[in-house]
Amino acid sequence: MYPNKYKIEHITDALKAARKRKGLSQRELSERSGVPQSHISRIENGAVNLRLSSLIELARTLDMELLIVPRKAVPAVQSIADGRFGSEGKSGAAWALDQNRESDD
Amino acid sequence: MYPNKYKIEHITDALKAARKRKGLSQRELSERSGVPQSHISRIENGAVNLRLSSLIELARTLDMELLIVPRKAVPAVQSIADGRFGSEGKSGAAWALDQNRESDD
DNA sequence: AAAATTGATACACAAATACATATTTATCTT
DNA sequence: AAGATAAATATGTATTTGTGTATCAATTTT
Repeated sequence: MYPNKYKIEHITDALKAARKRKGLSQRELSERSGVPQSHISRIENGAVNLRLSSLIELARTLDMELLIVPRKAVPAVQSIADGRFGSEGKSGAAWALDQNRESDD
Repeated sequence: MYPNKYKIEHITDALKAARKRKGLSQRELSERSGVPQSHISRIENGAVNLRLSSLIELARTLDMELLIVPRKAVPAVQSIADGRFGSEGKSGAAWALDQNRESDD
């Protein structure tokens, strides 16, 4: 699709999973977040390389936050977000963009 | 500039700080990341609402990762990234996008 | 002072976003 | 079960905006 789609998929998949977990339709998420439903559709389908503001609006509406952390801290962060906290008691977790760095560059 | 600039400032400021911490010029970061120097300039000045791929390229080059975590996990994550890990030994830390939510919406 | 290095701007183009509409999927009614 | 109705998601198109290339001004280095 575009150069680094595989990286973005982790994030967009996490968004979609969070939406479903909360039982929201794209339209409901759209109304709450202000991001048009048509756009949410394209985002979830990996059809766009979305802008930061769109990502933030959606994440926030889904009770998630976007963090930028030192790579060395990622494993610890993941175990925390993954274990002690499940977003809304389910299995929601932290999503790293680029765990599998051995396969590229 | 655009509607939610204040939100992405946290991220772009973190990028700029990380670049400086590593002693890189915009041009050096540009060469390593593939993101044009002119673009880095605009990003650091908050003049653009950058796309996810640009953010990822820059973060990766600066040895950072973008994570999306449940809001409830953010404080714990921050203390971790803030304390035990300093990116490259200095005071670099995790940057939450939206700690100060009491001030808006 | 010339050369080089740094960050910012102008302009062109490509891609994301918004709005309207279509298409698909589920639910109800007879 | 077929057809109708509504809900949910996808797509066509115009516009906005990020991104890339080239250039500029300013500061530093020799």
